[in-house]
Amino acid sequence: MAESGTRTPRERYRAQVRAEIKQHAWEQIATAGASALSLNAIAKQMGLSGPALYRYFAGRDELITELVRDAYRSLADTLRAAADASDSGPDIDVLANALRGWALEDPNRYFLVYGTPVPGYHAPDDITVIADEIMRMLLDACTALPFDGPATPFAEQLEEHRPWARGHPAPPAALHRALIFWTRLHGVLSLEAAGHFTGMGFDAGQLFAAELDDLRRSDQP
Amino acid sequence: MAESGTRTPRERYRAQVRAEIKQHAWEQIATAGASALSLNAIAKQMGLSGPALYRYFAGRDELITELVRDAYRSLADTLRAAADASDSGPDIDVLANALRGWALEDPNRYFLVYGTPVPGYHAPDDITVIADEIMRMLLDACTALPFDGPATPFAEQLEEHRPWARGHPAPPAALHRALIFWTRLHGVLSLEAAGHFTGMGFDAGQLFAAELDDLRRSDQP
DNA sequence: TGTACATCAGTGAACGCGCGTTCACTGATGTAC
DNA sequence: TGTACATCAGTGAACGCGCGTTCACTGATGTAC
Repeated sequence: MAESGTRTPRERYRAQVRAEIKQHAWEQIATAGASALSLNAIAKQMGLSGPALYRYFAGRDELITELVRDAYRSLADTLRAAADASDSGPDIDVLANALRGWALEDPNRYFLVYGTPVPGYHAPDDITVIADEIMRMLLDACTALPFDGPATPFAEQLEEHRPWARGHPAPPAALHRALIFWTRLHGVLSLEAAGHFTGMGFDAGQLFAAELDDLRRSDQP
Repeated sequence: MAESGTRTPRERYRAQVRAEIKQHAWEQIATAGASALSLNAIAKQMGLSGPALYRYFAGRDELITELVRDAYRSLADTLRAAADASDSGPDIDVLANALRGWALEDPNRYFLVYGTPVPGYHAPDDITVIADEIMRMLLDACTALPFDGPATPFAEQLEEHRPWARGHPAPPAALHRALIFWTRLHGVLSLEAAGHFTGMGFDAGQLFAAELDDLRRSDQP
């Protein structure tokens, strides 16, 4: 509810129009996917002429970059809010269900981040900051899990090259568990969101839950 | 090496040009993704005028449909060839490694089938025939795996609604295992092919292998 | 409070491009007698 | 074997469209004195 950092009326107006442009962009993406995003179409929807948008974004690429950043931010915030609302501390169930909710709420937003790369577009570097934030939550949750299995060769390899953990003190088994948390859940989510389970007659949500159950096994992995 | 079913020279020529069009289409897809596929660009590459392609395909959609079908066919053939070449019978390692090879050989072909759905395009029904063929190989391999764990609720649910198994006699545990084989490996592959592991400093191949190892556990759900 | 000036949002016209697709046509290849 | 006809691959022009982006401009909003 806090006023945003902008001060002058003009700055507030700018921020508002920028936000409105992004909102129409998201509606367009939700409908037809990211590759269909068109500046002219957004302008038309807003009752503006095409070139007007160039007051707010340097071009299509900058808009997409902003959208990708916002999507990452939205996921990170969703995960953090879910973790904060839970009283069970950092918990993989809480994170997993928040991830699932976020993904299915707007599948095309999910695909923008984790789907087929947009051809010719490359994500800006500062997104790694948000990705690190997400990974940190995940590592916290995985560190909190009990573990009494044997060390695995892959976990040892992770221990050797752990720059991606960015200094997080998670033990090797937790590193491994965080990775498979990520890949297994995305495996279910991406196939589900792409419609590859339709007509197969089982409940993807239960498959997701079963995978989550399995990730809790203390002899993992 | 067998001559294709076509007889007359004209028919053979037609088939050859169609194949050549598809090949250029694949090159285009491999380079810039499926959304960048353009009939006119293909024609130009072949030294033809745009409308010439309409002798061979009713339009862009029909070409994409054909490409999707061929991609599925190519995956099914790759898996079958790998299974046939192996002397260990239906084996999940063989299938998994063939899948991985196929996916990384041409990531955009992989994405055409398992990635973000192409906006506005819907796959034809006859593709389910090939999908079933793939699922059958997978179920064979999973049925051959030892299993001594407890029955899981999800496996029981699968047993109730097993129309997707298309009459395959796999026991519930094998149904469950086939599904997680599919989702877990796609989880690694799709994130890897989309470049989400770059810069994290570990070997995605080893993660894939570790997941495959885990799928062999006989107490697998 | 009023005037002079600077800032900036938005417009309309234009550029160049590539797209999918249609149409009437030419010229070569095949078929029937 | 030769002639008359049908089939069909490929062309070039055209249609209508939407795209991203530039440019010179108008008119409103803010700022300085």
